[in-house]
Amino acid sequence: MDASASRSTATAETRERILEVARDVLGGQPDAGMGDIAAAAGVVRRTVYGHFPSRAALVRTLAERAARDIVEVISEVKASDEPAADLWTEFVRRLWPVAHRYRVLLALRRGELGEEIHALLTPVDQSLAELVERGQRSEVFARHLPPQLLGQLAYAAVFTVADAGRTQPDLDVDTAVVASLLLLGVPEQHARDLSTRRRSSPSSSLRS
Amino acid sequence: MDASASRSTATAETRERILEVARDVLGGQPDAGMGDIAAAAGVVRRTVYGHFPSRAALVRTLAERAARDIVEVISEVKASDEPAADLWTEFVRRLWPVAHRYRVLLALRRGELGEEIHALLTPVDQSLAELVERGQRSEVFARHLPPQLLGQLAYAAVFTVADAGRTQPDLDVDTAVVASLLLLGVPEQHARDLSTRRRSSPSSSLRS
DNA sequence: CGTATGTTGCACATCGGTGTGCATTGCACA
DNA sequence: TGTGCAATGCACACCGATGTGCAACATACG
Repeated sequence: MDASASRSTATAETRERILEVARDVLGGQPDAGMGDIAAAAGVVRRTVYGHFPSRAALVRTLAERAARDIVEVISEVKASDEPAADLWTEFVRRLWPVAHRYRVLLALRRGELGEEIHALLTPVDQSLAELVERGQRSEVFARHLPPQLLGQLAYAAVFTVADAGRTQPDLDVDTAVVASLLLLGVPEQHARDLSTRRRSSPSSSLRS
Repeated sequence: MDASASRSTATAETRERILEVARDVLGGQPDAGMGDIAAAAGVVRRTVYGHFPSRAALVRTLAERAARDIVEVISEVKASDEPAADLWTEFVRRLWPVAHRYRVLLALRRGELGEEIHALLTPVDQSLAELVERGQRSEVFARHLPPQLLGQLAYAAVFTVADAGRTQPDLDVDTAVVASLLLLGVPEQHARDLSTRRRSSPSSSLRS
């Protein structure tokens, strides 16, 4: 294996670079074609088709990765038994970079492959709702709204903040934390405390 | 003028119907083509081109109407001098049907004509931020976030709720009111009070 | 009835994006 | 030096949507 190592890694790197570039390009222009993506990746259009049989396949791979990453974050956070508010804070903190990278999905859920992507993201919604529900059971999150909707709202807020960061660069994670916590019914002062309280007591189960 | 009244009104009605249908169709499928829109309107594709020179023109007309309606709502609400929280409640109540109709815009801000539409919606954001800022000055809304972002977040919440209503039909205005008020830092109990307190003391300046 | 106007049906040119085939080049490896 | 594989460059066919031209039709109005 060592023999063909550099070759195969080289091709894997190309594939990876195409994916990353596609993620970014589509983030700013969901309608971008294979040509645009290839150009941005410093590659010829034909080469992209060498790694992905179709544009749909490329996008699907992207969506799968996003779903995988988000679900992973949720699962890891869920494993902890901290108070719900801290749990949520931790969740948003770790969701933040993912949301930032995959802001494409916001635009992708509707449009062309909407149905397929929506299906891929369903477990995310589900898992998220459970997280919210746990907070509601422990009397930390308000019960003013059903957990299903609350989950959608909360991470829509996170994505909105991440998206607004394109033009308003002084937006950081704390903003998203506070906004989503407020949505969940956590009093403002408490939410602000949570957002500024940097993880000084890192629970081992939450380290990346 | 009375002479050609029935003819001209008939054509105006056709144009109107196309616009309404396009609004709805695009709401569920932003990529729908002229053919789909025409079919949904019970008209032939060629006829649509008789009323709108291009697809872009049609979409632009739609966006202009949406912007006009929303700005109108904001302006009328602004004219009142009620407390900010009531003002906001009233605003969301009146924004609700508009957001519901024009949920297309959510998907349209990105994609094809994104730039143009974004420009059309800029005065909306501006006017909204002012409304939020007024609330912050009067110590009703929290100052945890800049009014610009807060405005975006708040009405993103309204649109999100409206959008979620497609699959979750038991969502009403009050949900949107509460969610957005929480985002603005209004305590949960107060927000709930505001949402359920039907306008028993209708300020004359707020009647439609 | 004749006229004007909106709508229809169909043909057609155009455009842009997709996906494929194939010969060629460049590079790493044996 | 020769072999293998990824990437290139260009060709092409295909498809779907856009936008246009024009004759035919329906209907309301004078």
